[in-house]
Amino acid sequence: MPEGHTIHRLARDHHKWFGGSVVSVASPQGRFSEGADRLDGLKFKRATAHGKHLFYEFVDDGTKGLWVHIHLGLFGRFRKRKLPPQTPGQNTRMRLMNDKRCVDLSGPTRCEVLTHRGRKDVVHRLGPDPLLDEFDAEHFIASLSKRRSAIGAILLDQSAVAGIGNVYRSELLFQHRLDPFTPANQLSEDTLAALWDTAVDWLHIGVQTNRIITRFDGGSPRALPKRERLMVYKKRFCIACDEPITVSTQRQRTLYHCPRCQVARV
DNA sequence: TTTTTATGGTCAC
DNA sequence: TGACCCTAAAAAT
Repeated sequence: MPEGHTIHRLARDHHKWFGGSVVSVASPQGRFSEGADRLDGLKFKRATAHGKHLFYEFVDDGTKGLWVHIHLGLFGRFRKRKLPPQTPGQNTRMRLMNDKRCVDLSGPTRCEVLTHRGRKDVVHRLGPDPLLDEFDAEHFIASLSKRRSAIGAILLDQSAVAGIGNVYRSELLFQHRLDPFTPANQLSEDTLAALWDTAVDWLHIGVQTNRIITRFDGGSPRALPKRERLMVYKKRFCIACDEPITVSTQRQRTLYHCPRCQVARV
């Protein structure tokens, strides 16, 4: 589930459900007890997202800031619970609740309390986020023009672009018929700009629909059957030329690409 | 029933 | 490069 669109959607939903309200925070699992004890009963100010990082700001009397930082990693997941909720399961890291809503978080890579400074440190390590900086293609282009690593590797590097994950990577490369192993600095500004624009479009659609969709045959994206929402990720044959899709590993993640359509180019 | 896989990331060597 | 963290569901047996 979690690429950037998921996190931004969570921020949007959680802000709507909890923003401005007094919340109860608990850690049934115990691994976030310290944070939960500190936040329980405070006012939830807002939820924001940057790349794959979710942040909650709480109202606090000090000046250092009071934030929760959540990173879902590969397994992290939020589940909505109806009120009144049942006793949480053993793996519930955090339960967040007010008088109208309840969500349970399980399996995150990170769930921690941070100060303003701590949050800034996290965000500072991230590159531009197509969902936050959509008009900042320049920044992305300038950064990638300097990098010699393969474009397929760079798309997963959160310090280059924040929010793109393994599915969007393969799909973006296919959309632009790029060989994943082309060094980024060999790509033209036009190509990089086109990549960025596609990322902006797709991620917005992802937030809107709460799913990854990269294939559109007219009509509303949501109408497409699940199997037809992607072009190359986990496909066996190329939708354009019928050639078998190559499955490989790049930056420790499974990469799907068409060896015939995706050729190196500028 | 067991094993593998997954839309992620960090750290040590 | 590999070990490891975390959870759940799909796939293999």
